[in-house]
Amino acid sequence: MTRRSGNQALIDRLERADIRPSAQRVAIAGYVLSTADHPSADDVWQRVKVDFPMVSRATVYNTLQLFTEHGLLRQLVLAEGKVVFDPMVEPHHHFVDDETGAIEDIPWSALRVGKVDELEGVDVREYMVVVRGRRRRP
Amino acid sequence: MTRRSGNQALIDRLERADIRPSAQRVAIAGYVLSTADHPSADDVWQRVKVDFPMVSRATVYNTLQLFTEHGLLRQLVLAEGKVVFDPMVEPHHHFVDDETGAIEDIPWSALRVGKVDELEGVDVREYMVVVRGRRRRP
DNA sequence: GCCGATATTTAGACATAGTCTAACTGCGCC
DNA sequence: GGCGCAGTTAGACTATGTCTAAATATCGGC
Repeated sequence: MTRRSGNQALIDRLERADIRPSAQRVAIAGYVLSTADHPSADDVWQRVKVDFPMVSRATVYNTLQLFTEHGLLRQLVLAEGKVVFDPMVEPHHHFVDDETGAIEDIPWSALRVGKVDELEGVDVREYMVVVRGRRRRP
Repeated sequence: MTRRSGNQALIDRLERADIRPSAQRVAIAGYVLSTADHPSADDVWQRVKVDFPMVSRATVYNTLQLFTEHGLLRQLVLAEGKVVFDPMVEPHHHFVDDETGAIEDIPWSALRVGKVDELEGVDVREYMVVVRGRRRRP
């Protein structure tokens, strides 16, 4: 049914990425490949454990690493003391809320960055703007 | 002599920042307020311990926090799993070397960021471009 | 269906980074 | 010199990330 066909899409996605779709990996993918929360590894673990109590912390760490290596996730350094994961692998910027710690995506075209190509002595792999401040509340 | 007058400048700087210039704080300031290394707290501790073996880890953490709160340092999230410290408190960008982990300052004017003020629903406190890649070797 | 090989997961030890606090030390004031 | 307060120390504790032996799961051949 819908749940199974939902998993089938994930299974297909993992197989296309050359990843064997074990039940644990599908469960992890089900959350982390569709969230805009930019969770840490332990956030992902806490979340997946709800529906998959036996999943181990090492499996979650290993799986997130695997997804990153296979291009399904990006690993970002935006929060103090931890890395966070982002399923949006295309270039974009980020806003980090000083108050809540929440991380939000900013579309690539919303900001313009000039002269990166003029930086000397470096081969640029990626760049992004990190904006910090506070979300306005109504 | 030169060493003492060097310390006197630091002592003056700390006093101007409303910070009592204990020997430990002067030693920490001597390194962290003049380095371009963007060290972590433990990096600072290892470094200061060379000349000040008794300095404790808690003192270093507390002092870095104090310097940050008093505007002498900036605390940045650029390295995985740790915060780093930067004495250059004026706005600038950063380059992070994928290979070595080294962090380098990029002058504010070297890159241009457009349309930050057009971001909706947020009060921006600061922003910067983070460039990742590799330093070219000759 | 069984077996062997390989992949994956588990459980938990271990390392590093960051925080917290009781006890101790240093400093300035009276 | 004593007192009150600031600062430091030593180390316990928590959070994050890594590693690995042992166990489990999967797959292909027979």
